[in-house]
Amino acid sequence: MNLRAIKPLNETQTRILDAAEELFMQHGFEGASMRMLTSKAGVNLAAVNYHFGSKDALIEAVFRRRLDAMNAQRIAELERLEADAAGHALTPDAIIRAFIGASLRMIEDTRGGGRNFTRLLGRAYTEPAKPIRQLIGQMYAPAMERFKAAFARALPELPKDELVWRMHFMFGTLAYTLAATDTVQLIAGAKPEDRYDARVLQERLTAFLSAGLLAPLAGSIHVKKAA
Amino acid sequence: MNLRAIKPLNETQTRILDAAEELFMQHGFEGASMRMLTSKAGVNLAAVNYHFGSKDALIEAVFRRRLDAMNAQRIAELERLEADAAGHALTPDAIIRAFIGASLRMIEDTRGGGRNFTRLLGRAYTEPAKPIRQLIGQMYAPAMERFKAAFARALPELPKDELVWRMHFMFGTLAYTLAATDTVQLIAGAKPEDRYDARVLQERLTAFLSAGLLAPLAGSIHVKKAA
DNA sequence: GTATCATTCAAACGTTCGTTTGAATCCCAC
DNA sequence: GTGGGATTCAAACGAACGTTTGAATGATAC
Repeated sequence: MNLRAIKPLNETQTRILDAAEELFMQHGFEGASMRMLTSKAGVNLAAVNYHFGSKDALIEAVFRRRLDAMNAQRIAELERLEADAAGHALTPDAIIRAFIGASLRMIEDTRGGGRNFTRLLGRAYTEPAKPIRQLIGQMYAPAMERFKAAFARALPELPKDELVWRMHFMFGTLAYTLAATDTVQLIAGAKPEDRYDARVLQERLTAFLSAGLLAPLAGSIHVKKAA
Repeated sequence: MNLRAIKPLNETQTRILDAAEELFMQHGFEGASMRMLTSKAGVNLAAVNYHFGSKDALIEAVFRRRLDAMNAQRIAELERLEADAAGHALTPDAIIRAFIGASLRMIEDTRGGGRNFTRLLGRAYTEPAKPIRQLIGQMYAPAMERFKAAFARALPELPKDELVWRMHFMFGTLAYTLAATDTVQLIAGAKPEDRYDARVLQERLTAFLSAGLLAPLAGSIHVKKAA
């Protein structure tokens, strides 16, 4: 008997998950009540507890529906790159694209709840509730290990602890960009029309992150930069 | 009669703000209840409503106590740099230090609630509740305008919309780093002992962000990078 | 048609939430 | 010491929360 067996979802469950995805994103996990949620989904109030067990279990299900597949996609993309490279080192640029690609592809999914989920996910990294952070952390763990190893091979001269920090920064940039897109606009002047153009966003993010990853080490001998 | 007049705080108000800062950081704004809050502060349940009016007003007071001063510090530091430069352009590096310095100085304040506040602030950028985001946005607005202008002068060749995005990324990195420090550790291997060493963190952040800001434009002629 | 199981439904459960109340207490000018 | 405004206090308010219940309904197999 497989725990975590993936049962096919019926329509009620799907409707609940879709509504939850959107309302959790708009109001937070505590701010979105069971009554808001079930009425948006068009199901009875008791349906969540019947189908998922509890509100907390629903939160977990919302993440589980998409996040595992997303990280599997990341790993698959990375392995494809490594196979193509046939032993040669990958460029940091390519690894970054493999990592952020899954997120950006999802942000373009407006019909399904992909965009809602992406923004919800961006928020979850800084979620105060411990169980949620732990859940996210354990769902990310395998992909993180693989990408850390890939970056370490691509940047052999970068000390390990510096790499960990730079991945941390990279992750933060991605998380914030996903979460804040079209919600916070601290910096006035961003054009709304290309906010969701994943291609443009991918280029901008990759350029920024790749430069950050390759930055000369502070305090060490400075690598010559282009004039 | 000045609205927003800054009245000196009595001890009860200070105790409430300190407790709120810590509990909002640990449990979020909705997760921290008035009863938790007042009992941690050692004051009567009704004290919050008496002194601040409502829970929402308390949240605003928590931010107002420190954030305005923090952004004023940022602007003052920037103006000092500009005065010293006597008309010459500032380096992006120096502008970045002026911006993140205020945050990092505050994170070292463990006696006062500075560290709590810093982490709370990192969370607030992705807070779902609209009034909170608006409040944060308007408190940041003046500093953002000044820094945008400063970066624009320091990077005259960078298109304005690209600059806005790169500031967005920069802001995200800082927010996430502040919020996630010692809470989320998605990437295993970070040494806990230097997590709060603001000096080391400042060097790491500055190196990463400055490289990101100076990144060659994607899709344009590639600037030669160091081998 | 009837038995059996899964699902839906309206209603209610007990708890906790933010806020309000009115009396008690403190503090200080006079 | 006495009056009066500021503050604290215990208690209660109505509303909203997540969850549970038991009956009603639906679907499926015989």
